[in-house]
Amino acid sequence: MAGDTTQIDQVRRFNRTVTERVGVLHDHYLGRDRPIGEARLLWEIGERGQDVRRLRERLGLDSGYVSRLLRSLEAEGLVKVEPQPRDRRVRTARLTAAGREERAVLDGRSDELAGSLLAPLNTAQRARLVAAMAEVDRLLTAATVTLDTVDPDHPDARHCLQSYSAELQERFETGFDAARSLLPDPGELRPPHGLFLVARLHGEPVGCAGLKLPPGAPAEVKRMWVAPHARRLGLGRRFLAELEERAARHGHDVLRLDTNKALDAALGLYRSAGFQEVPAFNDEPYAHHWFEKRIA
Amino acid sequence: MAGDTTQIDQVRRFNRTVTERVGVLHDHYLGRDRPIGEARLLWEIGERGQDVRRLRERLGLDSGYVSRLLRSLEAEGLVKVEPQPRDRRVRTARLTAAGREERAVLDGRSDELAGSLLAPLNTAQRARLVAAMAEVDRLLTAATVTLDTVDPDHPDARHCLQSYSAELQERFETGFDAARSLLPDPGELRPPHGLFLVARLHGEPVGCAGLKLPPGAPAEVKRMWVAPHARRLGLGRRFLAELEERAARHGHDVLRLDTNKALDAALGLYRSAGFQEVPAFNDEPYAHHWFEKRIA
DNA sequence: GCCATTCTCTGACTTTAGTCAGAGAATGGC
DNA sequence: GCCATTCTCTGACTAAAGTCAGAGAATGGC
Repeated sequence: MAGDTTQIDQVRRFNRTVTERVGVLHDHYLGRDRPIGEARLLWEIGERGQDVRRLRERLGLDSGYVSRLLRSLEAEGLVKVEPQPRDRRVRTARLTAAGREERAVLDGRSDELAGSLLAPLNTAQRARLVAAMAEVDRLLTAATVTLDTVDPDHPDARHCLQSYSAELQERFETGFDAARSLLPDPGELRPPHGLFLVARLHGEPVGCAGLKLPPGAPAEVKRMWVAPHARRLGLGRRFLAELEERAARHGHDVLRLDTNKALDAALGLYRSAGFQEVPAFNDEPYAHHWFEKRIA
Repeated sequence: MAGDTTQIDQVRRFNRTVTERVGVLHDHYLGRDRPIGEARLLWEIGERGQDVRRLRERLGLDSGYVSRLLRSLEAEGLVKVEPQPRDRRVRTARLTAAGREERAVLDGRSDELAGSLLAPLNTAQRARLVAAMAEVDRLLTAATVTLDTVDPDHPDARHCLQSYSAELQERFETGFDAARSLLPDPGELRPPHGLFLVARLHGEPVGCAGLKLPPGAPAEVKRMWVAPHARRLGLGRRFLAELEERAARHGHDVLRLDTNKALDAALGLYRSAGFQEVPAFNDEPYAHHWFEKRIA
């Protein structure tokens, strides 16, 4: 539980208005001549097809139920379900031509619904509504992101670390060669020497951050990265806050890090998060700036 | 259909995020051990009880269905349904002590849900989210208001006109006596001499505006009023735009009105809506300012 | 090659949600 | 007092939504 009473009340008023106005209309528009279960499924399969297990996950439905829905869509000729060549247990649902058409109809209705929300408003109000919606959307998305401790060898961690390297390679003037950098070996980022966090949005890894906890020395942030499509959600700041707290919990009273001048957003973040620039405390060849912050 | 493609897309993204995050959680929280139909009904009955017909209306449900839900709540001892003394066909549902308790549980869960949306965010993000929600709430509410032409004798029109008089009475330094004012007699505000609009929110009248259409003379706005709880929704502006259009449609090219200096919000509205202050064109005793606008 | 595991499907269910056609009690207008 | 209307309820439905316990095919690790 969080937020003061006024905030809670406002959120509740919002929930009420929005479920009434958007929720009800949504079902009404989407499911005009088709059960909404089927409609949602049709939608979720998408242009490029989707594995059945993924559909189940995304929609949070029982496996038997999804199977039945798929068969009914198949019977209508909208969908084809086939085993994946790589793993024949997994099956992939794909839209047929008719299915694509049907989905386009749903798409049109979604536009209609959106239009009907805007229609009674004048130009200025529309602009304000859309801007406020974007803000709500962004922040609710931010609130959906989870941070979990994982082993640096976990597939999600690997995915993030690879993206991290690839991005540095692209952004640093000099390119980036992991072998030349002081990147800690994974052992340093798992207990008891450290830890590794992965941020996930709807189960997808969208960022990571490592923490070194050397006994008797300052804790150190390593390999912090946020996926491009998950930026502007305050995730960097959240990583820092989380790492700070964990470092303090492990008895450290200083947190430090180094970074490259090309990462201007990161530089701004560190400064505004209370880090002070300090002289180089290591000889990381890719670093131009060193920061530290007193914690706890 | 309204709004350009970018706007429509943003609204759709918003709908998606919100139905996922709020909608799903909403049902989850609310209906933990009770069908959401019952939960919604329990909620809608409220502390003070509600007529069955009203419940039906508010929730948009079939009469048989509501009846059945009520009986199941009655069987659980949460609700008591009794005929109204004034009209024994109408029955009123009231919460029992147990029902009140149960409703408090739902209330707590709504708070929990709201809290869970805010919890992962930091203070600054929370403030921004809540502000954006308030804005969305306000504008969606504004978009829900309907404007209908009604006869000035319609109960909803009467209700608004009475509130209008009562408010002027309170706000004018001199008080307000309808008999001394140049208020048109109702005949002037019905076709063919004019028309009368009522704004409704969820069926409740929340504002009104009359239009005089004297042949060969400027059209005139009369008795425009918006209920206090429906202000800040841009309703005044919407009334003006609607009346302007209707006046133009009836062949008028000037729209005018008079107003009292105590109504400062109205003065600002007229100015920003393109009305120019002009010399007195009538001898309305309660007016301090006269405006007109060229239309069409 | 065996075995535990993963993934999807089927059959047999239950519960919700909601509709429709009256029936029966009250009421209001005449 | 009669009659049309209003309001709620009951019985008899249907359809959607979802659960649960296996069965059967593939796969991966050993």
